[in-house]
Amino acid sequence: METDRYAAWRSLLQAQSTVLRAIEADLVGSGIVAPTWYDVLLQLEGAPLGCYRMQELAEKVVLSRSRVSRLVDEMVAAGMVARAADPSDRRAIHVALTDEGRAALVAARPRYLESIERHFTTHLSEAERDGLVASLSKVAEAHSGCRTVVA
Amino acid sequence: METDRYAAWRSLLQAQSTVLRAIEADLVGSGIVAPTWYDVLLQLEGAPLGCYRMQELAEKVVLSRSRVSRLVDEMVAAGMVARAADPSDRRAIHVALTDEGRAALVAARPRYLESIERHFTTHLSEAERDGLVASLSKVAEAHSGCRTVVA
DNA sequence: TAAGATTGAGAAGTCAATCTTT
DNA sequence: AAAGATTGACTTCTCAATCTTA
Repeated sequence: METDRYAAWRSLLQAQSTVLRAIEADLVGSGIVAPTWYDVLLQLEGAPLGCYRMQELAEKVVLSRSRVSRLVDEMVAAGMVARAADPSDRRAIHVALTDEGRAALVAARPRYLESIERHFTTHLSEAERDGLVASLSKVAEAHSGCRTVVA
Repeated sequence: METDRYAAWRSLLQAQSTVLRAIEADLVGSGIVAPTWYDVLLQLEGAPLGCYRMQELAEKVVLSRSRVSRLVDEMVAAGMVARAADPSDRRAIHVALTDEGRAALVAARPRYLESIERHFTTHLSEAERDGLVASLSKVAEAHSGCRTVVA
C-alpha cells in the first residue's frame, strides 16, 4: 500500500525535527557552542590528516560550500579553527582545529552526548539502534555513488 | 560505548539530508509544487474536518507559526488554499484546500511518491521499514508529552 | 576549461513583540 | 491575563556569479 511505503520516510522527518528541537532547547544559553559549530569541531577532530578542505568539510557537516565558507569565517574570528594553504594545490584551503577549538569541543561534548542520549538514544533498545544504523546506512550508501546519475 | 550510542543519531541526520537533497534535485524545474507546499497540501487533505487552524498546521508540517503564517499568505495568493474564520472562536483561523490546491496535490503526488520510493523506500525491506516506523515512533511519542518538562 | 573557494542577492526559517479575541 | 495569529528584525542557508589556480 502506498501509505505504508511512505510511512517510514514521514517517521524519519518527524523524529529528526522533534529531537533536534529538543536538543536545541536543552542547550540554549548554556555557554556551549551551537550545534552547527559543534558539528564542525567534531568532524575536524575526526579528520584523518587533522584537517579537511572546505569542500570536504561541507560534505561532512551537510551544508552548502558557501555556508561553510561563512561558518569558517566566523569560527576563525572566534579562534576555534584556522585556515591553512595547501602547498600542493594552491586552489585548496585546509581547515584545522586550534587548541581553543579543541577545548570548546571537549567542553561541549558531554552536554551534547547527554542531550542526545536523553532525547533520542534512551528511547531505543540496542537492537533498535543497530537496526536504524543498518537501514539508514544502506540508504546513504545507495546515494554515495550517485553524484552523477546520468551520463 | 559512547560512540555506538551516538551512531544511530548520526545515521538519521545523514540519511535525511542526503535523501532530501536527492528528492529536491529530482523535482527542480518540473512544474511541481515545492516540498514545503506539497507538505501543506498533503496535511490539509488529511485533515479530519477538512481544515486546520494555523497552529495545528504548523505542528503538522513542523514549522514555526510565523513561517506558516507567511507560507499560507503565499499559497492563498497562488490560489492553493483559503483562510476562513472560525465562528465559534474568532481568534482562530481555518485553512483549507481550494479546488486548485487539490488539483496541484493530485498532480504532484505521483512525482513525490516516485521520488521518495526511488531515493529512500526502495533501499529498504518491508521489515526494515516497519522497524524504522516502530523505533522512530517511540522516539516521537516520548516527546509528545514533554512540551513543558519543568513545572 | 575545470576545480576550489568566496561573494552578492535573496529565500527560508526563527524569536520576540504586537494586535485581537477569550 | 492568556490564547491565536501576524508582523518586524534577524539568522541561517542556498544558488549563481566571480575570482584564482591547475
